[in-house]
Amino acid sequence: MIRHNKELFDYIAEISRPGALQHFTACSFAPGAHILTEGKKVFSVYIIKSGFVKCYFHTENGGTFIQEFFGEGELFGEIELLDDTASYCTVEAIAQVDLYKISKQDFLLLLEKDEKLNRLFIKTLITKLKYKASRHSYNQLHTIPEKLDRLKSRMPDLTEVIPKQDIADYLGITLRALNRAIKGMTGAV
Amino acid sequence: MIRHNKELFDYIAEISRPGALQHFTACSFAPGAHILTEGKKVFSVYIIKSGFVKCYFHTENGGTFIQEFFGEGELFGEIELLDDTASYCTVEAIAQVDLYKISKQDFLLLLEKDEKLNRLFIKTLITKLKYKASRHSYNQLHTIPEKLDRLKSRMPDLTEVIPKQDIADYLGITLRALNRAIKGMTGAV
DNA sequence: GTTGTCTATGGACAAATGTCCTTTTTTCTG
DNA sequence: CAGAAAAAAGGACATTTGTCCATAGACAAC
Repeated sequence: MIRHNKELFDYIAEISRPGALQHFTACSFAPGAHILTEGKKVFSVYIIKSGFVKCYFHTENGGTFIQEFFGEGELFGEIELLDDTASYCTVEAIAQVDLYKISKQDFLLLLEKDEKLNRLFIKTLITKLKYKASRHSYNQLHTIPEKLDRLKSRMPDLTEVIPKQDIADYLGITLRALNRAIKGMTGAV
Repeated sequence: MIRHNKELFDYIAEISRPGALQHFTACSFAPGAHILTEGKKVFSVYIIKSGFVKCYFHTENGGTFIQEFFGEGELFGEIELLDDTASYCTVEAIAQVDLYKISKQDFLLLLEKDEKLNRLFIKTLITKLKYKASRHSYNQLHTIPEKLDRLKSRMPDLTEVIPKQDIADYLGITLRALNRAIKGMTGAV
């Protein structure tokens, strides 16, 4: 459920170390802080050094949809890399977060110059695509208890780390339905 | 609902014309033919020259999920570009389909040599990501009639082109529910 | 024409999920 | 510590959606 990208993490750590070309800057956010805001322009691409964030947006009918939880090595802001469109989601720090930040222009230049980064970036996009596809289909074709089971098996401490409302938004269900499902799981007579 | 990619289409047409470097081969499939099959290895990347395909897979509980309908200029097979994993979905011709085909190795070389293609490819991946995110959230947070309305407004001749069962699978609902929703739309007293 | 297969349509009922509210528990703040 | 605010839990009911049929039309094969 919380996405990671070790390969990208290691490589960014390597090329951003002191003494190397300094395209990246470091920045930190406290829990609850908004790193990107839906509807506002994006000027940089970010890679997570530590901590984790939730990425979500609101729909016209008042709902909230959680795109993803991102942890170490995950990248965001890339959707707006190639044009001037505003961010389509809000990225909010959950735990204390440290980030690598790089301007869109610099990142584009790096993609041209650094073949390995280029490859890693493409790989990252493909992995995101694949993950989204499997999540989307799973959510559509399974019942709430099944979805919960899957989540629990992938992240047993789920409910201690992430608020119930967020879990519900992630699964695209109501809080009521989530509670019912949790009760059903443990409450076998 | 049927995805297109004019920019990529134009560029591939340009670099694959007779006389240019011949990395691409042409191939055609009749309606109903399987271009890729879930679980089987993928050796090439494909770009659609004409016609359209459906891209779907089966879940362990017997359901079918339609990833996408692809038309002119859309690319597929790219998910398996960087590793040896088997195709995670089946790509089936709906109308007669003509394709550009290029081996994974050649495509990777081209991505290194041809900066413009590299950029276009990244753009294609980003566009797919964005589209998937919006589709996923819309499907999760809206009722069946709302989803149908949206589809109808984007593609009025929908039901004449695509079988009802496919539409239902695309929306992640049952055929019964689809019929009910259609009836509800037109059958206002 | 007859049979068989596929698609479309919809009735009747069951099950899943959402809506609306109330109560309890936890966390935060002064 | 008191009080307010947020998160968790769940009752009762309405609505939506799925399941399981049954029927009817279109088309192909023989």
